[in-house]
Amino acid sequence: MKAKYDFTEIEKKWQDHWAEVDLYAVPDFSDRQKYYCLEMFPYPSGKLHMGHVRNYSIGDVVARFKTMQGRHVLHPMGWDAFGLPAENAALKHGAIHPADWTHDNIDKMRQQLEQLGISYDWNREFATCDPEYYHWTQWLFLQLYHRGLAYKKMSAVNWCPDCATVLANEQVVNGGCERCKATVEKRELAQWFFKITDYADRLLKDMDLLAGWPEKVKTMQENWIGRSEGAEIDFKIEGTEDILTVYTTRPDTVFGITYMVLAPEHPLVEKLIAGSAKKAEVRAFVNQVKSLSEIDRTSTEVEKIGLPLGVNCINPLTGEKIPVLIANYVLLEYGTGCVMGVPAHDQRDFEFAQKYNFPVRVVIQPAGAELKSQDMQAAYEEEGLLVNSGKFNGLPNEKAIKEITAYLEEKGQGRFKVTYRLRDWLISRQRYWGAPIPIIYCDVCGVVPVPETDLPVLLPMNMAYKPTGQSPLAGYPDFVNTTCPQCGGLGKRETDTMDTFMCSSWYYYRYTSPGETEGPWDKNKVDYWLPVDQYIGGVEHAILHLLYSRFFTKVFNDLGLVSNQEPFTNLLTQGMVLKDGVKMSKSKGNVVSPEEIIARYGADTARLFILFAAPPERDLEWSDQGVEGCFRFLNRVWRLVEPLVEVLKKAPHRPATNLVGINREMRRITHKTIKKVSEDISTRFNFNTAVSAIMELVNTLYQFKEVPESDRDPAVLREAIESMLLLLSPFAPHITEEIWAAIGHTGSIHLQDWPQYDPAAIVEDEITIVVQINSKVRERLLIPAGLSAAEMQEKVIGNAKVSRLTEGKKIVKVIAVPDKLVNIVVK
RNA sequence: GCGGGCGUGGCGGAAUGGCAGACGCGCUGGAUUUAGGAUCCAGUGGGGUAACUCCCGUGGAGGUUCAAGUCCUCUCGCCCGCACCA
Repeated sequence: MKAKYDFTEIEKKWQDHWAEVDLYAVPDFSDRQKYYCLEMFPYPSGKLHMGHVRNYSIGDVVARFKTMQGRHVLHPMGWDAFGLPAENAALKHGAIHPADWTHDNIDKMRQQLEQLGISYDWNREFATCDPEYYHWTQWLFLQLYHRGLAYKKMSAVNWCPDCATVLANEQVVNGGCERCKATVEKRELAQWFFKITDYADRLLKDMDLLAGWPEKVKTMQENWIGRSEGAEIDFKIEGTEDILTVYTTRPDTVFGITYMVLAPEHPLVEKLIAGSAKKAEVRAFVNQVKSLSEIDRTSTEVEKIGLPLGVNCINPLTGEKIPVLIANYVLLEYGTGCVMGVPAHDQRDFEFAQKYNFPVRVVIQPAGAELKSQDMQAAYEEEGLLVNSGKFNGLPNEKAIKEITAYLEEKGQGRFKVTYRLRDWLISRQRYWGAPIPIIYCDVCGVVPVPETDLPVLLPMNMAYKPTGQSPLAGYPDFVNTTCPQCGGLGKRETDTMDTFMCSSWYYYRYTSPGETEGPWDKNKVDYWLPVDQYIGGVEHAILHLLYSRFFTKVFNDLGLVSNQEPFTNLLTQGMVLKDGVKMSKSKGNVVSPEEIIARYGADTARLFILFAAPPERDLEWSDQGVEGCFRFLNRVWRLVEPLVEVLKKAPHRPATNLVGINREMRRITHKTIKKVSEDISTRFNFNTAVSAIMELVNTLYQFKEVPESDRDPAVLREAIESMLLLLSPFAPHITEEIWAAIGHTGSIHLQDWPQYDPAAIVEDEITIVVQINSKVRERLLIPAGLSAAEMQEKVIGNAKVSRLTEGKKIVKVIAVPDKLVNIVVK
């Protein structure tokens, strides 16, 4: 062993060695219990950032720990390789093809991951842009298509003018594009959708199976799905046969309706104003509202504006005429695009009614007080009994919801209805660098899916790409023109590509059988490995990626392709890496590059710091001095062992169990540390406290090292140092491997068994307990361990100082907690 | 507005209802060194004291308990997610 810790040499040496012997290769099956540890695969931007380092360091500790504990661990890595940046780079640099750009970046990032020393089985690597992969992305699309879960429709879609493509609902953030922040516009386009709404209820219900997910993520998904129960109610339009259907969660307030509002885009609007004098005015209003951006349209700040259509509808319960208007705040996409106005019992309706002078009619009375509509300052939205509601008067409103719905159902004028906020998933993208949607349009046969045997539909590689608003592929006749698989006539290919979230919604199945050519995966292997035992990634994927993956898994399960109901059993969402209190970003100029840190201190230091500085779920504040501290610690470990190498090589393996004095104490601390580190890693993922426990063990070892050799049991020393190395090895794999070899071992430290603690070794003979008088610490006593409460009391009461302090006072009560404390309450 | 999270030394952070501040950083003093760096040892929440002993202290106010950072009620501040969803 060299005197100095030369991390550059050591890390390179072992990384090469591990690659050479393929140390982390995982057989497909084993008798050992499986464990699938997965980190979210990255988009190959070409550069690893600290967020990646954190994500993959956490995963690596888990994978190495589980491996050492005897599990058969799958720990793979790949690339989410389709997407806009490649195309944008190609546009910018002109000469470079998105494929080349992507593959260059993958090579760079793979190298950076190897430099970090992460234990991936690289034999299972793939990129989603590989034809061997997107072949099966397309195949899966076809399975959804055949099942009626993929469909095309004209739709007002979110259009990002900068990216020149449409976005899924989930990709619109505060009315802007999730990627480039540009204000999203609405456009009418024919687009492909997946019917995720068919699975809304299952996605909601099966959250019961996700006990290992953070509450926060589940809540976010719940809100996103947004299930609500209510009723649809049909209103006849006065003087016509047209029906206006509203959705409401409050059918108990139907007797309180005083107006009715449609979304401006509602299909009935044009019909209702036909021949009316208001036609021009209404159209102008509709156009004005339509021109608003999503942000302005949905902002709660914007004033509610309504415009009467000059038509009435008939309340099916009262027969009353109710004025119908359109207003900017009603959304066509939710419910039926039509809202009933009940000013007395809905705050928004109340405010709107004040402005437009609609009557307020109380139909729910709270217990105890009497509401008078003319005195109301706000809507009454709480519980109460029905009034002014005909035969339903006197019913508690909760009950009235059911009864009124049932009554309407009987009359054929309404029905119970569940509505979701969740919309179908829009997957068409007007871009080049994605998986082509495997569909052919034929004048004779219509929409024809590409036969499975013709897959993959390959992306043409020799073409230029410009975002024109049309798919770039549309400009390539060689791609577009084809023959219809059904009639053999002329066919034209779909030129949109798939949302990249489609590619990332099934990649974790592919790792089990990356070379599979007969299907997307080998079911035996998937059934063996899935579900993923531990998934680790950023919380920013709480909705999009995680919800889509759950949806796919349920579809795959229905198709008999997989046996699991959910893809990820346990989810860990790691916090952000901050510098100076804010997220690292180029614009803030506070980015610390992993490459620099590795060059300066080595991967082991980088990993150790990032795991030590904060618990994984919390945000982590970067500290150069903290990094320095971890570097010092590894140097300390090195210098601890270096002079002892020869002693250790000669030392017996197992210490005796009948040790005394300092040797016994050393062994006790060793085993206590094994216990603590094992528990911190396995039960709580508290890597920071695990590392601090190892640091304490090293501090103790420094003292033990100073004990004269004649008094020091070499077996105890050996056990302590070897345990310390084993415990540290998941965190700092290189230095521990080097030292492990230096003290005479031939096999890799990473293939060793995780140390077991000996409960007998942890037991202490004597314990310092705290003596409290009236709950204040007044004395500490060294007493034999394991005394009963009564024995402890006896010892404490007999103590000279205690009797002095309690002299002349009356002992009211004595509480004794074994091996901890005695509290004497006196008066 | 709704939902979730977080408030502990100079800093990052520890504490199954049982000695608040483990571990690390920083700082102070000492050893070593020509010097610096590195290393090693000791100290380091605030206040008071000659000293032991003492008092105060986990955003704030109450409460439960022999005992509260931890449990309960109210409140303030910050962060995140959703937000006219009928």
